[in-house]
Amino acid sequence: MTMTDSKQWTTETVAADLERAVHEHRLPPGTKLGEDELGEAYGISRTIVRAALLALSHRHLVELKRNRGAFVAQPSVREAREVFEARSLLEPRTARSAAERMTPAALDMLRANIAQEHEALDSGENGRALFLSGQFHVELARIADQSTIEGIISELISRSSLIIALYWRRRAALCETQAHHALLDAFAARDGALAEQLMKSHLLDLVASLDLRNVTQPPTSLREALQR
Amino acid sequence: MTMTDSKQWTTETVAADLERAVHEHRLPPGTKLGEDELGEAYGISRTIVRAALLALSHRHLVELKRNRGAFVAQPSVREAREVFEARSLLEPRTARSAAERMTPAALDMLRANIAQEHEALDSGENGRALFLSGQFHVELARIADQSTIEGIISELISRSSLIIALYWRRRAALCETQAHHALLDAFAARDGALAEQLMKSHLLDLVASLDLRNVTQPPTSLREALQR
DNA sequence: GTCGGCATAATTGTATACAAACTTGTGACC
DNA sequence: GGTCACAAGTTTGTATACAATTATGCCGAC
Repeated sequence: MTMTDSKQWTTETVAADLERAVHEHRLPPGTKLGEDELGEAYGISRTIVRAALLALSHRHLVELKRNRGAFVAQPSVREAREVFEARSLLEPRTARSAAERMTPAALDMLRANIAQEHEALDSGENGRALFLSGQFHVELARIADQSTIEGIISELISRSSLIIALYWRRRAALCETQAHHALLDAFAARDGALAEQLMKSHLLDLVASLDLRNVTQPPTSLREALQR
Repeated sequence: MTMTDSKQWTTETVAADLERAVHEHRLPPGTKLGEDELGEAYGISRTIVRAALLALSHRHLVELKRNRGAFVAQPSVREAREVFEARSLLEPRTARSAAERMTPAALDMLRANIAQEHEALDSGENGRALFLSGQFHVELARIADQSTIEGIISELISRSSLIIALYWRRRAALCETQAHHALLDAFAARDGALAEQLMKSHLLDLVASLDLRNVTQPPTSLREALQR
């Protein structure tokens, strides 16, 4: 995308565009997001770019360093654990609610999502597959009819994408769709208790597939990182 | 406070100042927050004010209406229910963790908080009491050593303050400190299970003390509100 | 040859100017 | 007398200019 489109970019659309790029791992953690650079890319002034970066920083997807600029966030091991702790408090119960409120239309949406994810994986679009996998979780909150929780989960999912970029161990891409398939069955059966349990396991599996030993920790300072 | 202080206001301090004013009910829901007005009050340009308002809008404390300006948010009954639903998923388990990690120093902080709240209530500073009551909950997440959850709860607490401003039913100011006292005992005993249960009840009591019937709903439009 | 200081360049922080949109008040026409 | 159209004024939206800060490259001193 050459970005020289005649599209009218707003703070929200720019922020959404950037968030998706981060979510799909097209913008890796640590990437510098220069204001002039982005402004020129989108064909807008720094004013809008700054507002979008501010929005992303509030979602913890971008880190603003004073007088230094904006960078795609690099969640610490600590933060990674905390994000999944929060998800484990919110998502299982939300999955239960979703199961109890499941409708045929919602079920179709979820099936379509999984199908799209398979497509993406088959054509090697790993970033897109990861994004769709996240959308599955957000969709559940929407089905549960909890827009506030949906907003929170949406942020946690995006942050999880950064965490995966940094700490993913094996590329067991299957486990994702497998877990979602199992959840789908529970939803089809409107089995809330099962859905809650499956989601709980799913999140534990996710954390287990990360390498969260404090060893390769964030280079807090170059001083620390280099002097052995 | 005449605001003509020589203090150097930044985006963050202005946002924090405004958030506290909202939290303490000095700025009621629906209040217009004009940019020029605020800029003059703090002695800064609209640039900083806009950034602060943007931050508050991301926390759902301020509603930005395009070409209309910023207003202190007026959570709907729907949103009120959702906020307490989210809190009920996060806070009980967080209270349990806090109890398990409780230290003498943390216990003293909580005791001091309750004491300050009593002071405020005695001197009729209801807004300050409400703020301190909220701080108690945020402090628990800090003690649980979950800064991510702390951030989420902090926002939910501030939104709860708006909800209370709109939907509070009876003046049972006591119930708050009573519940916090009970929690304190559980913390002193390091009884995680009890703390979790008490927090669950506390939140249910809070919701019960609200008038969330859809009757006196938000005047979606004046048209609706006036033609009987 | 290396270290330190200084100057230059680049980038972000803030204020302000101007454009666009909405609100409100006035007046003419029905 | 009421309604609609238009115009003035106010407020927000966006771009840009300038200031402040940081990064970088250069040069001289040791």
